[in-house]
Amino acid sequence: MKIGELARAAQCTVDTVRYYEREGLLPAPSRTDSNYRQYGPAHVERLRFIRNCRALDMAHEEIRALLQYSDQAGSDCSGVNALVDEHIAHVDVRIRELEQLRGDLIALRARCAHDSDVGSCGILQELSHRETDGRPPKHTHLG
Amino acid sequence: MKIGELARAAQCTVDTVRYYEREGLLPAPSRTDSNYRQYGPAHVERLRFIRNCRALDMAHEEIRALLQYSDQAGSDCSGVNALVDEHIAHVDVRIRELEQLRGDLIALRARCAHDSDVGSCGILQELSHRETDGRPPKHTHLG
DNA sequence: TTAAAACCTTGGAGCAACTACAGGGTCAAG
DNA sequence: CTTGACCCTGTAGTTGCTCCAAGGTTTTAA
Repeated sequence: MKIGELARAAQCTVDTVRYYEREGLLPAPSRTDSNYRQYGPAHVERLRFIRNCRALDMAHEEIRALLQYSDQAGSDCSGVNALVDEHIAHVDVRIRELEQLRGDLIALRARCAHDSDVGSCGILQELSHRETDGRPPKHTHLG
Repeated sequence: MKIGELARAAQCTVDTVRYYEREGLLPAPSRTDSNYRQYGPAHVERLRFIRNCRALDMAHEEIRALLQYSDQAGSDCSGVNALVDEHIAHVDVRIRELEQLRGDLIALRARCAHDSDVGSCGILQELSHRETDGRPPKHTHLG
């Protein structure tokens, strides 16, 4: 099959397929005489694997690790389990962060219940005058 | 004050300050004879405003809008309130998404309770064989 | 048969919000 | 007079794509 068909089979764009090839996630396929990429069922399976991982918000580095485990026939899958557990932990951390953020925003919003003049708006005042808290470094690849 | 002092006052790096200037968030200051940037208290306030917004995960575009409202003395602040409300809604959406994701990941993880061979690992099987769900487009700038 | 439509190719730029250099200039202390 | 701590500009890298441009090929329909 050609690249368009492969892309449709995995619900993504041809640009994305070519990008994965450049990134080394998807192996480069053989070419036709006219230099078109030619894919088989194994490529569909691999691409679906990648897209399923992405749907779970895994980073390319995590996917690369999973693919490596999966390519090492015979070894045990404890690494896979550990990786998924860590990824769940990332998601948990991000949920906590966003819940904290939500609380901060609600509190900020409450500083200006009525539509007043910008000069006396409690929101703008707080944003201008509050001490900056040093931003914590990211713990996860989730934004 | 020089750029390093300003950066310390707002808990960020000098690179970030220069970046905000390039982006038009922070006005370009005057320069000394030796071409050093020279800042005053108004710059500290503005930079703190920006950093406080960033601490609340607002995008530069949102911050730019807030700064514009705030620079229009005399107008009412309903735009500010609306923007904050929308931002809270973005955060809510992202929390829901991550909670859904968390559920999916827990379910996936349950497919391989025991450390087995990679060939029979339920996680890898599911990732390979599940139909790909078309990824929904992003609703927010929050990752 | 031929012309248009629908594919495919490579290469490069753009997004967001920085971060991290390289390769220089300036300034205060010892 | 030299060392170290600053400052300057400009450029490239990060992540996971997306969107061109400028061409070549294949399929379809008139």
